[in-house]
Amino acid sequence: MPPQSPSRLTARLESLRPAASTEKPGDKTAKPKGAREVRSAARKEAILAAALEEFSTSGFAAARLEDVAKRAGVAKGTIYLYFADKEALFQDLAREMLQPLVAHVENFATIDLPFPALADSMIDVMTHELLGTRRQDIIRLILTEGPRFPALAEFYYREVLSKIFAAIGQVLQRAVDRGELRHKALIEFPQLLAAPMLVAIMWNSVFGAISPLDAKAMLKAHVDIVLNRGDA
Amino acid sequence: MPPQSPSRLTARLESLRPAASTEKPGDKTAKPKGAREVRSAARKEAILAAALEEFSTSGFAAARLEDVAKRAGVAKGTIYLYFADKEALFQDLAREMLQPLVAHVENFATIDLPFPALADSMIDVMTHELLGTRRQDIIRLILTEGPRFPALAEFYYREVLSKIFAAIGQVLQRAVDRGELRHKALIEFPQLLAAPMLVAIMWNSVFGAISPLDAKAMLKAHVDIVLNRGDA
Amino acid sequence: MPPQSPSRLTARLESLRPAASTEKPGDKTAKPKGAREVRSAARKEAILAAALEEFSTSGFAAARLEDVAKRAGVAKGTIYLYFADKEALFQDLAREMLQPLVAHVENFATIDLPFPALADSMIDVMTHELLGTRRQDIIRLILTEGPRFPALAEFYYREVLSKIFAAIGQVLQRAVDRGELRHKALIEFPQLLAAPMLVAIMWNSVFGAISPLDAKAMLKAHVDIVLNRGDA
Amino acid sequence: MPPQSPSRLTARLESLRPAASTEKPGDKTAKPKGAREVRSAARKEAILAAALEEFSTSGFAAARLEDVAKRAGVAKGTIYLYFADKEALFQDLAREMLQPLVAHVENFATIDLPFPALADSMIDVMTHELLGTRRQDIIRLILTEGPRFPALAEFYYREVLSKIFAAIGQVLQRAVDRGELRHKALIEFPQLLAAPMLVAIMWNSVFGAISPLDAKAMLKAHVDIVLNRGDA
DNA sequence: AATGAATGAGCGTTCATTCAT
DNA sequence: TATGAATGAACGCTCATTCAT
Repeated sequence: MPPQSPSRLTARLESLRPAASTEKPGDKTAKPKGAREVRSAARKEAILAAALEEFSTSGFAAARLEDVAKRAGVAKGTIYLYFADKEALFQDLAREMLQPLVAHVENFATIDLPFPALADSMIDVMTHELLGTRRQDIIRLILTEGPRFPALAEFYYREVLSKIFAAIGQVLQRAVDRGELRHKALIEFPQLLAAPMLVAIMWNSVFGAISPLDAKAMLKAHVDIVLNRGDA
Repeated sequence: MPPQSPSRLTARLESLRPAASTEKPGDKTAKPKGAREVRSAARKEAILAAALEEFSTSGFAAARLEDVAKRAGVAKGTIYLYFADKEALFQDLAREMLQPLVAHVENFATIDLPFPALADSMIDVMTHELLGTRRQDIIRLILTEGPRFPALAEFYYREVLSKIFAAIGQVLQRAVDRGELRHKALIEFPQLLAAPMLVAIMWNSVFGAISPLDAKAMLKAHVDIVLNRGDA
Repeated sequence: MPPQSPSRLTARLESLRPAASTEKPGDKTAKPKGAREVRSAARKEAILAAALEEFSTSGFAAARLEDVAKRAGVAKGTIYLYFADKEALFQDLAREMLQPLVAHVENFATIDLPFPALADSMIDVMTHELLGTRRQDIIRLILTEGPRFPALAEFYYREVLSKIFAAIGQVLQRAVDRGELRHKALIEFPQLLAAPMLVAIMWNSVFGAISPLDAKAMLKAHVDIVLNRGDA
Repeated sequence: MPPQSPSRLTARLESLRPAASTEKPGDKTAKPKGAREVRSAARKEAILAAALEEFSTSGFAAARLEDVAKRAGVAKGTIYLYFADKEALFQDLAREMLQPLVAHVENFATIDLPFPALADSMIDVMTHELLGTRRQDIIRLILTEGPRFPALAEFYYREVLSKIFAAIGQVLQRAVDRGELRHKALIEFPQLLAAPMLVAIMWNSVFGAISPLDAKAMLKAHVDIVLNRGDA
């Protein structure tokens, strides 16, 4: 007997499908944004930033919208001008934060480098774009709250994970074809490639204070193992 | 691949509990328990079992003590006879569930087998004793609620993780010494060995409904990679 | 018997409004209205019409000014340019709608017809001018919200009811004097004459969907009883 | 777009059907009520009484549950031990208050008296059992809130009005058959008989302070008119 | 005059915790 | 011990009202 009804979530999920942005960058007829609109967009960002902070610190259930508002420098009611409810705020936050990540990863599939070089480079990107940024908090939140937000999990799977895995799959296939990679199983289980990343995120959020983890070094070690490199 | 039937889980949970009461019936030094004490201990166990179920399903914040009480077949107030408050119940639960885990793993350090055989055996144990049992839920809960329960995270780190890692460290060191394992880095980052396990746990709780993951196959693939085995 | 189509109602409402502006185009003493003033008056009317609709549908407390504004095609703030607050809007609405009613009824006192003919004619007027129009909603609202708006109740009593009852009193007295009516008590209790009208209004708003009431037939039956007519 | 969903109301309506009371008055096995139960029943009554007061004064929407609680001498949360929500409290209140009224009226159908005597007696009963009691407030509330609570209106129609009208119908039919009553139309429109009652209720709640109405005298006058009595 | 974004007081509802029985 | 009725602080959300533009 979960608190929220699945139907409401499913309904909202529909709205998670990437809306076709009718305003293209080069659109000449687009009127310049008025101060109103700029202010409004800034407020929305402020609320999202505050929500990220509060959700990260307290989790979805324990985060108080009043604190989000206070942190964003707006009144409680203002949140509801931009988001339908607490749940929508959370989902919009996740979408907003993760969308750019996908583009980054998909980019890798197009780069034609030897796999080892590509892997090292991917570690750099992940280290900079994920670890230590707010995005890792979002991923943690999705894993943390996912079981109670099936729609969010589905969105994340559909819009983020499946795309990332598809891109990784291409890269790996190419590497195998070129004889740069022995382990075909990685194509079937791309999770194995991502696992250390996940562990780094969880570790540092849970045990970081007790025993910090050098995530980059660990990721490098992982690549070495996958490539059966180094250490010798 | 639905999570699993509650009855099986409860049965399994029962088998986890005896570890706590080390006294056997014939134990001379133990004063015989009165019916009162037996009943009392049984109640505490019932509450813990119910709490595990509820916390696993709803998370700490959303779990309702009323539901825990109902599931345990006691009154709401009774919980407070055994646990100071909701937080204490959660922490006690985690502690009680984790204690037996350590023994299991430390056991491995004493087994003198070739590393590949040991690794395969470890996968079997993990698959049967962790995946698909309520123990995985406890681990998920610690990762999930850890940031909000520093004391619990510290306890887990000190009493469980550090011991497990120490044991793993011994095993790995021996394997390296014997030339059964190339990658010394694993000794520094035992997390890399555990990562796929963690991913399997999280994946199936978050995305299991969307796209189930064959955890055992993935773990096998991981060992193959670490040992630079197979696939060819 | 669905309430009625909004379009018809709106049209009818329009025809109610002119009563407020007594100045005719050729009125010399009136300074000619600028386009500004005309627009302004039109807006006020639009707001009143929208308010009538919303208050009728939802009651005073549940009616939302945002919905009133939307229906009137103005912004929320605009309402406050014409009315001090929600309560004032409601009271102004009631006053504006009721003013024309009185003239109608007072007219009857001046018609010199035999009472039975007058009564039958009154039923026709009531049926067409009250039942099924938005006027009945205003009356319902006054009865419904009256206890919480003493000032409105007093206004209604003073400006509408007492005048209507005075007019009815004259008619009845004449009928009694002429021997057309036995029951002098009606002069003391004109409510008895109006009661079926009131019941028709309330019935159809509350139970209309369950069991529609043929108001006109009921009113006719009532007159028959009062005049001790028919049926035989 | 009414505030509450009809489905929820319809669902609740099911529960309005008179539950078969399994405990009959003469039930020997019924254990005497403990102090607990007595206190509990008293509390429920206190809450209902307080709710009646608050709903009567403020209407459903404007009544504050905090005030109900305060008036009942309980905490806000206590209300929710006895009633699912504000709406259920309102509906239970209506049911509780009106159920006894029906029995009263149905009783009349069994009394074999000349119609004039019966009518006079009915006025007495109504005057004592309805006018000036809390029950008139309930009836006013049902008429007032009915349009927004279709389930309540339906309940009132089914459980109260239809039964009362059926009983009145029998009485009237007998009166017509015996030649004690001319106006057969009353059988078709029992509302005409009840109309003055309704007017008395509404009048005194809305205009009682401005101009009190002698309800009993008015009802008597109405019976005189129906019977074409008196005045002469 | 007109707008509508912003405000924040207010209320229904939940649930951990207490305590009389 | 055990109960579960009672409590009341807390929080999500609404909406009348304000005010900068």
